[in-house]
Amino acid sequence: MRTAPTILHLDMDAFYASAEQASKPSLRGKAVVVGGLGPRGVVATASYEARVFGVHSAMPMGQARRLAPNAAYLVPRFGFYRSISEQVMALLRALSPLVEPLSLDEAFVDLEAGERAWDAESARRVGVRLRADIRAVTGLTGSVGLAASKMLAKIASEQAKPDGLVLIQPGSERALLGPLSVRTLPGVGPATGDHLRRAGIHTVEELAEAGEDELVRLVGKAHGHALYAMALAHDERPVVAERGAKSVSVEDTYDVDIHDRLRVGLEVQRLADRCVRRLRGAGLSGRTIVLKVRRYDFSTLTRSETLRGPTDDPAVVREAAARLLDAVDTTGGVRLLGVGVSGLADYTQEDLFAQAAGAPVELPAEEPADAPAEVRPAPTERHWRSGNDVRHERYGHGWVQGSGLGRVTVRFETPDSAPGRVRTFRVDDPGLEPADPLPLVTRRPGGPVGSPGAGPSPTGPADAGPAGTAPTGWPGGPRSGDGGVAGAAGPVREHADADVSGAVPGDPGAPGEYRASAGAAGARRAPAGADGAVGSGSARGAGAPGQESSEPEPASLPKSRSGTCGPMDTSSP
DNA sequence: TCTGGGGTCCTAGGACCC
DNA sequence: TCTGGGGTCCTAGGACCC
Repeated sequence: MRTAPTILHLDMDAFYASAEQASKPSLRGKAVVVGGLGPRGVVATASYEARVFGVHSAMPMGQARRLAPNAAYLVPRFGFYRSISEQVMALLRALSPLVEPLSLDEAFVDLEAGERAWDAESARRVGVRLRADIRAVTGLTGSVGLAASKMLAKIASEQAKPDGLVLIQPGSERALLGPLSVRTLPGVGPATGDHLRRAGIHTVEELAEAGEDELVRLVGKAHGHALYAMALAHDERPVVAERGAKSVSVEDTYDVDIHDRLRVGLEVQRLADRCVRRLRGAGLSGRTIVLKVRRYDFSTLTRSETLRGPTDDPAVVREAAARLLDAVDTTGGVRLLGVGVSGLADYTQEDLFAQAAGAPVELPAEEPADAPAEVRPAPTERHWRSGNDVRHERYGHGWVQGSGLGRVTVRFETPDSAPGRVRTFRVDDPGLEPADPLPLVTRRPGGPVGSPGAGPSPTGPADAGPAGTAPTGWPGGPRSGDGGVAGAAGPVREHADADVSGAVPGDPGAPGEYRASAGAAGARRAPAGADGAVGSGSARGAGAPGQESSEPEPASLPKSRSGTCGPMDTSSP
């Protein structure tokens, strides 16, 4: 294992929820829950304000609504998050060729490979500057862990949350790990945790004391060896860039169980097409087709079939999936169906045959999102999804706060505006149209293109030009208006980095405005006066079409299955 | 209002081959 | 002709992660 803490782990704080708060000024400092809004939805991310109520990832949405009835509930906008993620990953790649993304909001970086750091001090400097650059470029905060191994860097970033940096000094690893719960270790989930607990093993120290043979006996060969190594803080896994995909899959959970066998078959065909579309989009083909069925009682089964050669032919995948379905009993109903392809290759033998035979390989078009207006179905509540951006010919840019009863409620605000007003329209209002998200950080007018409005980091942007990294995937380019994102403007502070080595996890005593209140820990504070924009929260019906709410507070709409935003929180901190 | 969607890795049994 | 021992592939399920 290396002797310097030069493996960096970055984890963005409450990423989806923070991105929504940065995009929507009226949500800053408030409980925000991002996830599926249907009857079977779960929480993807809860803002720190929502976590105060006990809301957390993977929790059923119904439970979240009971715990935090006044939170704002939004559907995830992955395209938006991906564009932010690309900006962050570009900053990381400027540090090292060895960047290993784990998800949209998380990655390992080998700083030694990038010759950016060789000891604790240089590593810490890189981490401090990275956090500043991330905030300058995206307006969001991320937590950084630095250590001599991937496992410890990840544990460090977890301890740094939110909005902090923790460096684990080489030599202190075992002392630091010892008292921690076994559940802290990556790979120890509920099942393994219970298993170990029943064997009297609660802490990492007890794991090490149990010995390797005992652990292998308890949890199996691979897991046992891995667990013992982790308990001794041994982790030699290298940071690996470019890990090719091993499978591609799509699945849908239905709001209501499907009983009709015919309908089940049709859904499987649709999923097969969607899966192939994704496969082709990635330039891949695969040999093994997998069908997944979750029954009414939540029991899940998979059936798979391996072809003689890889394919990306929708007809071939459809037929295989249909054959697999034939062998499955669906009486009682199914709640989820999925189709996947594994055994991936980046060429396809069957395609060569198909081309040789002159057989066209066609895929039905996806939903006609880009179809001309006259072909598109008329807008309905479902068309205006909670949280999505819209533009009104008269009122400008805003986002859907809720819809129902033929009306859609829009809050007109932009990332760099004050919290905005709410107006209600008919769902088929001709002046209203869907819009792309706006950049979270505004460019200074007249400034160099790509210069962050929030100002440069104390040490300036990293050499490869993070500040020169234009936001990808956003239309519009430079926009007028000065100042950065509210709360991110002004000098970038590094207060949270003060508690570097040997930091106390989640030390609330760290000075600085971002930890000013426990409830808002890590959340960017709304600008002064924002609080005044939120009124009594009295439940108001949607106004008449086109009518402006008399108060800037959100109007409350009746719940509808199209996903209404509840009245926005007035009770959260 | 009880449980998403996209992945990874491991285990274990049987087939099959040498 | 009473019976081995690997290795690899396929299939099914489960734990875990974000």
